[in-house]
Amino acid sequence: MKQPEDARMRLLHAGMEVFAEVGFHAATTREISRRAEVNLAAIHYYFADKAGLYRAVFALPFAEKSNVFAHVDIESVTLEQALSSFYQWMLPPVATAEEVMLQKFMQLHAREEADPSGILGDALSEHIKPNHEKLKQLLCRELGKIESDLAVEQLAFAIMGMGSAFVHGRRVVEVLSPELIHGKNAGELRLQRLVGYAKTLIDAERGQHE
Amino acid sequence: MKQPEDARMRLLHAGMEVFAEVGFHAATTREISRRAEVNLAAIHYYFADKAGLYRAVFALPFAEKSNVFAHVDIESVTLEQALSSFYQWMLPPVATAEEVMLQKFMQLHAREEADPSGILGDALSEHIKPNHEKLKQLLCRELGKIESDLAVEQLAFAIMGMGSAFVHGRRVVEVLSPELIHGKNAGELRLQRLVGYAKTLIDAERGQHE
DNA sequence: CACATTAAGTCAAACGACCGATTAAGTCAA
DNA sequence: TTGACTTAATCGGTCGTTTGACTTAATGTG
Repeated sequence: MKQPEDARMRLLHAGMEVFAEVGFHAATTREISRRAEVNLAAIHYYFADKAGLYRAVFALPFAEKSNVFAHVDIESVTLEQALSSFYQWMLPPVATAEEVMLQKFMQLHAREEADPSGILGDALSEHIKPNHEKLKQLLCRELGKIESDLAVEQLAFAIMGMGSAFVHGRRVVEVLSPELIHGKNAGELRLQRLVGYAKTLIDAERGQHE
Repeated sequence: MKQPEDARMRLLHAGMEVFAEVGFHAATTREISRRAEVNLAAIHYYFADKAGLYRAVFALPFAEKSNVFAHVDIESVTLEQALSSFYQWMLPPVATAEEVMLQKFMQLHAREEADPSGILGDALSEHIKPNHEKLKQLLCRELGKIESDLAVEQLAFAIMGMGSAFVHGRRVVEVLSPELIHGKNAGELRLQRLVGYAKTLIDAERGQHE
């Protein structure tokens, strides 16, 4: 008999892949159990139901581990360092097998953000909210504001939006400008440019309020 | 008996709504025919099958009508005017009933871009491509370049990404910063800021190459 | 003009396939 | 012996699609 945890972990990994690829509703328990090479009923044995598997996938400790921006102390880093961490959180690099799983995890999050399954409630906006609040905090520091206003709010989304072009719009980028994804040092160059753009927007906003 | 075209048009409109809300695969022919108040078999009578209805929805003449950026002559407008048209194309205003249908249409496109159904092939990247090429053309004009390079490519996606924060990320914006969507003159202010951000990025890029 | 025929449109019912979930039975290490 | 794990089979529900029957409008004919 195989390791008992083996089947459970294989279901979680297969679940992550299938849910990330097609979303909760289009994912089938048969496809997940096929990929995991585990009997269909095992999903119900370990997770009660399909929704339970979905929640368990989200509870995997990827978010914690990859959230480099969460671990940054806003008061003691440069703007560039903070922005770099922010975009590394949004767009983790992909090289090792674990990083591939991390990317699936982020893809799953992006999908749930853009098109909520209804299984998690608003828990996922809560996933973004801490880093979004922290980004606004950073912008307030840079702009000399006590608290955020609508300009800070929209600037925060503009900064996030530039990164999400490679999350939600990744397929379009791959079709229209594949070099941005697959070129030499593409990840590094992409990150540098994103950080540069964000700094430029922040500098311009600062200029308008001086 | 009702107007024969009535049932067909009602199926197209109901199809647009349901496909925009949940995507091709999660949409059911029963839900669509329910909303259209038409018999289920009528979908097959008019469109052959579910995929045929989906294609017919995409063939509705909304894209043509709303593509203000496509009608702009790059050689004879200011940068601000061009950018304004670009973001008006990405984020059409929503006031009349027709504009509500247009927004559903854009939402449907955004969904198909981010998560292709497989029904349309690459036809949808083709929908974006002309405006994306035109945006690059505009950037080349502004930056004094004969043709686009990777910097122009990524700048184009950054500009698109800031807008798509209100398309793919709209739910997140509504949760975290509802004033950006629902505040007084929110659409106008949003558009102005997006155009301002885009100009700032372009000016900065021009500065780096002078 | 009346009637027959045809075409277009609509409907309820049913089909085979697939879904998530359940169950009884079997295996095996502790 | 027992609890954990695994399995094949099965269930009721829903899916997209098909079909034969019915209704109504349009057309043809004497």
